[in-house]
Amino acid sequence: MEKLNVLVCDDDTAIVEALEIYLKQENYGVVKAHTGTQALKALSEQKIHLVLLDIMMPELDGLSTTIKIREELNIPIIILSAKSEDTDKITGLNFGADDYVTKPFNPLELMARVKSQMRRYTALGSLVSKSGLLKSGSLELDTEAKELRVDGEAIKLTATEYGIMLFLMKNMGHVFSTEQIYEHVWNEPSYSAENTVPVHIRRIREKIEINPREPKYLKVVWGIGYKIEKY
Amino acid sequence: MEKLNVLVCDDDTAIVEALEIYLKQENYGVVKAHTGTQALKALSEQKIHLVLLDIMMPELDGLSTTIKIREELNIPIIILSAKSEDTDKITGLNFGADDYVTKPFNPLELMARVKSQMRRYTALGSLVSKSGLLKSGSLELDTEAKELRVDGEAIKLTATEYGIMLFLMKNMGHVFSTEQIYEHVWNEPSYSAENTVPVHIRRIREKIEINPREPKYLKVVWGIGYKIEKY
DNA sequence: CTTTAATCTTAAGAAAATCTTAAAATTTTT
DNA sequence: AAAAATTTTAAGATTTTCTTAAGATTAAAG
Repeated sequence: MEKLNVLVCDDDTAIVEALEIYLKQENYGVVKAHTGTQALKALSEQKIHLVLLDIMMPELDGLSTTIKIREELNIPIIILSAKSEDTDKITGLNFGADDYVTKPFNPLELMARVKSQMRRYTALGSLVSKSGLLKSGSLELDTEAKELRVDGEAIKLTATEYGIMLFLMKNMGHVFSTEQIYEHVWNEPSYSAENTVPVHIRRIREKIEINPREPKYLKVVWGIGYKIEKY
Repeated sequence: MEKLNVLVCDDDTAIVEALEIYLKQENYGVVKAHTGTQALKALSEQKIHLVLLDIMMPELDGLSTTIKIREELNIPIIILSAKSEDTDKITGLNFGADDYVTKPFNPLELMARVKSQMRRYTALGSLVSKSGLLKSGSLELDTEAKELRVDGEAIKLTATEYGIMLFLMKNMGHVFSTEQIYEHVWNEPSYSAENTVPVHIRRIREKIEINPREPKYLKVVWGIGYKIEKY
């Protein structure tokens, strides 16, 4: 069973770290952020299954962040806040949050709520990104059908190949080292310097590139890593 | 659009009736119960989409009821209670409730929470659909007659087979894991790695595919799941 | 310009994971 | 009680994944 990742976003470092401890105890992966912008970036780069979001943050506040997340993703969001007035609760929930906990909170209660949301989440498998289509030129990744299309033609990918393409296409143009690719796609903390990522890269190239020797989409950056070229 | 039904269960008649008014305003169908036993009975007899459950009830209390419901169904449960101690909250959520609201509550907040749970529930459009015809090429699922047709020819499906086809065809083109299929079609919270979904898939293929070895409609995506191909 | 070291590409085969299928056991319905 | 439907079990087929290792390419140094 794959690990479930929780994104914790709060400008108060102490809270983030405390939550990290509790979440890790429950065997969740933890991704930390301190601003709404950071949170959105993390969401686009990594597979996140639930978001714990502070409402009072500098830069981009929690509610705006919630709205932005909802435009893209359908994952559970639990709002954390010092405000406890009813009106705020309603606002949070109606903006697309799934639950609302007021500070100071009992960490165990929060864990119970996380678990509750995760149960629903894994049950419905709603880990589906809404748009469903990631594009670069005539390269399209359909996250619903879990297939890749080149010039409209469907190409079968294996689960790992799909995972790599999903990661790279979500972050189109950004170069990632083999270690980074491995850690994100396999969702494991380390990569023991094996050759498995390059092998998968080659496989994908064979499937999607006209001439795998001179890749048009899946490019290497010598000494650094791989990326999907933006078109 | 089919109406979504809420089961309200509280021994306090006044509360049930108040909630009924609010829920009807939001266009939910309301089913009333005053004991846990009545609630269970209602659940087995009618299509209920969410449960509001008082924790302090004579006969069969709210938590025990929650457990019993969870053994059978995977619908959202919101616990209502006068107790507001943390320990109770935790207990409620861990027993399978999805949310917890303490009395006295603001009805608007409760409505927001109901809406929030319903949003998740209906996210995949998994249960609500206008009865009619779902089509993919020469494959037609008639949800009124509850029958499947291939090239106009009616094919008999068993209840389970029909359920699987309904789910997959409602979400045509979308790939689902066996776990997801199981949880949706059986409406149960977990699927303990058994083989029953693949067996049903095979049965369906035998009935609808010309060559079950090379399915045209019910396709596998290796390592990920199954889907109905869009035509 | 040549050499060297680092990095990437490619191939092939072994191991692991996943899917298919058949048949028997169980449960439910008729 | 019989029939039908569903679930479990388990073996075989297939596909995918990983590892190894050799060859090719690139960047940098002499």
